[in-house]
Amino acid sequence: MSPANPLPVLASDPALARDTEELYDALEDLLRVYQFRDRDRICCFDVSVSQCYALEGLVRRGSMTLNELAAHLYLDKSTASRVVDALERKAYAARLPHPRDRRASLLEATPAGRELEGKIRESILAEERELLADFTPEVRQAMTQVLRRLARAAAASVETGGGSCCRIP
Amino acid sequence: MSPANPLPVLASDPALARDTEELYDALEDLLRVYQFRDRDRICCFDVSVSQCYALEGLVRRGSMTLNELAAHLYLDKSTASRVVDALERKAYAARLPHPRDRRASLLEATPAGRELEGKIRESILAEERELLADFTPEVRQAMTQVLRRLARAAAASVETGGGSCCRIP
DNA sequence: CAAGATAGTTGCATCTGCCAACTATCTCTG
DNA sequence: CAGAGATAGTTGGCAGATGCAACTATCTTG
Repeated sequence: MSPANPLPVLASDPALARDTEELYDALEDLLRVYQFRDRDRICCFDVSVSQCYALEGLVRRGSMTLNELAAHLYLDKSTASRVVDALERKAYAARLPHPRDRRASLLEATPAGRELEGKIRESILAEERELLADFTPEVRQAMTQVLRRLARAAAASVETGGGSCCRIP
Repeated sequence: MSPANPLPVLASDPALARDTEELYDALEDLLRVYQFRDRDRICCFDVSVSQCYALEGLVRRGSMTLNELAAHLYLDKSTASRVVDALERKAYAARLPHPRDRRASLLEATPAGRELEGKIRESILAEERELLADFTPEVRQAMTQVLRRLARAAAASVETGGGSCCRIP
């Protein structure tokens, strides 16, 4: 923890430290609000948060098996199964027989599911477009990169952590 | 809003539209992973997600009443009350008598609570600092600004929406 | 001081998520 | 090719989180 050190050099950059704190606080605020907003979305769009993520996954990544969906959502496969149950009941998704594996099924969004996903997506995009308009394209793209890295890093630490507790001491 | 135009002008900027989509996807991924990571944090740090947010609020914003905390967390006051119950049971927070209102109490983080919050915060900051180090200060700060705006916009639509359903058609 | 507002708690129903047990199917090895 | 072991998905059961409504205690206002 000093001059010739094994720790990231960056720890000693005060501007970086400050920027990180500010970003962390902003991100945390956003998470809190979004978690509320997402709870709220349930009654607005007739799907719950997980159902919404699942639908989004099926629409934007295409058909996948239940296990793949569970991994995408960071949910237990049993939970994912019930999420799909709900989407199927509402006719937003369907379980098709898997062509090569009779144990598995292929999950697919129905046309109604696609339409709903489009509506939800557009309602959010419209809001965000306005907020981004003030920034230059360079900055906008860099921001996306930052978010992707944060997501990738978090995903990695989740995976190497064995999917569960406790990689943080 | 703008000159002779009820619609956002920006809707017609294709580069903005594309950047927004990309940022949205990245943000959504991040939220999904973080929600998992946060669920996971429970067993690592002996607090649930809401408990963690509540503790963070008490440490970083100082003492507040239950109603204020509930508003901060976007939770019903009954839920907030139970969150505080849990923090109190674990001795991370305390309910002090309110000096001017005997109905109310002032919530405060205990020294143990402060310490825990510091540990959690630092463990996350350390990770994020490394990821941010590659970006210029301009990008880092722009990122923070965007997140803040997103949070503010979402909070506003939550509030004007009456705290519940359904301001989004 | 009485009426109405407000702070917080508690009971209740619901939802979400995890784990473990189970069935059906696949895959690999001898 | 038979059987052992791995894998996909479902279901039952449990713990925790959350909102709503009812309730108590207290404040505020006319």
